[in-house]
Amino acid sequence: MVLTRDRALEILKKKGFTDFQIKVLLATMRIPKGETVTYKELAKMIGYPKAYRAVGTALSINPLAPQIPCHRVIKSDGSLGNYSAPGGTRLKRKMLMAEGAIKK
DNA sequence: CAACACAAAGTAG
DNA sequence: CTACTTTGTGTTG
Repeated sequence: MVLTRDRALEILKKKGFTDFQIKVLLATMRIPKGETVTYKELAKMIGYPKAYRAVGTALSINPLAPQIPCHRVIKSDGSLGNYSAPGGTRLKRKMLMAEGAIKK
């Protein structure tokens, strides 16, 4: 069962998330495999170009972690940034390398 | 009010 | 140019 965009929206809304949060998560789940996006780019996509800090907070409470590739979101200078999900930043780097999203 | 999965500009050397 | 400090932004505790 693949989580569609509409389905995710329904769940997030039900959880009581704010519009900002919902936009962030939706934007994150549409990141193509093997590609990375910076927090800033993501923030810009959803219409809050300066709220990149809030974007990180949003991903940290990501209720659909397995379905939303939040590990594809990195810092603008190429660093991985943090990763609250199980495995931590260490696993994040590993997954990105496996997808070929980062060099080495 | 303070803190946070960040970033860009300012200050100091 | 490199390193450290401060400010901005939206949500959460």
